[in-house]
Amino acid sequence: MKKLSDSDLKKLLRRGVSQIINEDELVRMLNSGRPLRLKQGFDPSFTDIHMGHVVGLRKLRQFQELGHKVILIVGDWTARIGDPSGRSATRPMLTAEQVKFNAQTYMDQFFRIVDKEKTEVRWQSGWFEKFGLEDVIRLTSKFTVAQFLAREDFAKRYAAGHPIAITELLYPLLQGYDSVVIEADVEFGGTDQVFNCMVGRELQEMVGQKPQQVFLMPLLVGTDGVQKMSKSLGNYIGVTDPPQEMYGKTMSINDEMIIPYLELLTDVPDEEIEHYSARMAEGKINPMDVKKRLARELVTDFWNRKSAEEAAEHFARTVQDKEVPEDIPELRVAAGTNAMLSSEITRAGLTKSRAEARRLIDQNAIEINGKAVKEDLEIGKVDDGSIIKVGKRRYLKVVREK
RNA sequence: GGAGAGGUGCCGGAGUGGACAAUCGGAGCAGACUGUAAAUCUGCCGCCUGAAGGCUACGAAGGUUCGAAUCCUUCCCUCUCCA
Repeated sequence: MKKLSDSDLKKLLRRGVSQIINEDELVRMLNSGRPLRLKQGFDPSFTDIHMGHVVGLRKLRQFQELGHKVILIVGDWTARIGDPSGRSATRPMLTAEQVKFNAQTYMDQFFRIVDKEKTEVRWQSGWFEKFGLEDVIRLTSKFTVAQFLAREDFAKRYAAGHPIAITELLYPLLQGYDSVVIEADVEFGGTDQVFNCMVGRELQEMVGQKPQQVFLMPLLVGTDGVQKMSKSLGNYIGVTDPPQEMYGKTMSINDEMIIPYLELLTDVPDEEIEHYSARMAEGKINPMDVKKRLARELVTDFWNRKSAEEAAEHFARTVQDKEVPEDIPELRVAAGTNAMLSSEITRAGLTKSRAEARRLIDQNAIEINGKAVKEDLEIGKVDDGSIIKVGKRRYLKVVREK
């Protein structure tokens, strides 16, 4: 075990951390020299890991680097219930096959960040498969409805007259029981997980285990700048997004989000971040440049330095200088055709319908070789090799067939 | 078992016989501007048609009507409360 310095501790317990229960105890445990069992659960009802999850996964890796062990729990049972955390609607239940497939996809991404060698994967079904009604009753009898209604999400929904499925009440119990089974020392989660993690603590205590410490991390705001990052809202940057896309999505975040992203998603040193923050506030540095730095960091982390540079270059060329990208799909035009431009670009998938294509023409959003198209025309009249630009970043190259 | 609320476009959510392809907000797209694919402003935002126009659409199926998202009937589904 590595001995912790003050700066190690600061990085570990301050940056990108929302709350620690109980911090003093956690510090004692970290200094005890014993490898800790870090619990991280996930719900395989979704498959894509995005930057919102990365905040926590990076933290896990930091702990691993200090010699601790991650216990990754595949929530194949809780996934069938659907966790209501943070949202006010229940999720659909999944079939066993879907869960299995999702879990694999998830893990492939998970281990891009977390060290696989220092991780133990456990499936909930390993213990819940054998659970009988008697066990369920024993587990549920330890809590009261009032305790559960204390959870903010439930309280709100109840007050608003929105439904709460009974199975949802089971969710925290199952998650908490996981902690008992794997004898977790620390559970990790977003701030929306407080309640569930606390149930784990209580259950552990009831069976005579030392209650786990709870490590809560802030929820990352999505690219829309308003709501938390989530796939269903479409405001996410996925860890498997190709370099150009990852770079581009990052460049589209609000200026206000640059600093939080740097703090939560990169290893850029605190001093540097503070410097950026101050300079931006004074207007002495262009936020765009800081954002580029952020985008570059992310692409480097998830791909590599070379891809990051290429993505940066691509961005500068196509977005800033509005240059035509290198690889443009071809639009094959049959000889003697009298098809219209609007229908051809629709066929090529650049627009959803001819109506949309026409609208874009009206909006001066379609260009051929840099000149705005004023009205729909026959594709046959367009020269071979012409570049058709639709909107900001959709292109086609005309290739006439003989 | 009883009482009640509701199912509308990608999402949220108005509309309760004609003026409804359907207010508004969000998302998305575009244009302008810019410091960026930020922010802001403006416009567009079912499909077909060059267009006049047509078609499809408000849980489903029928019906009333010159005309229905709106009224009636049946059915399906969701939720809340009381017991």
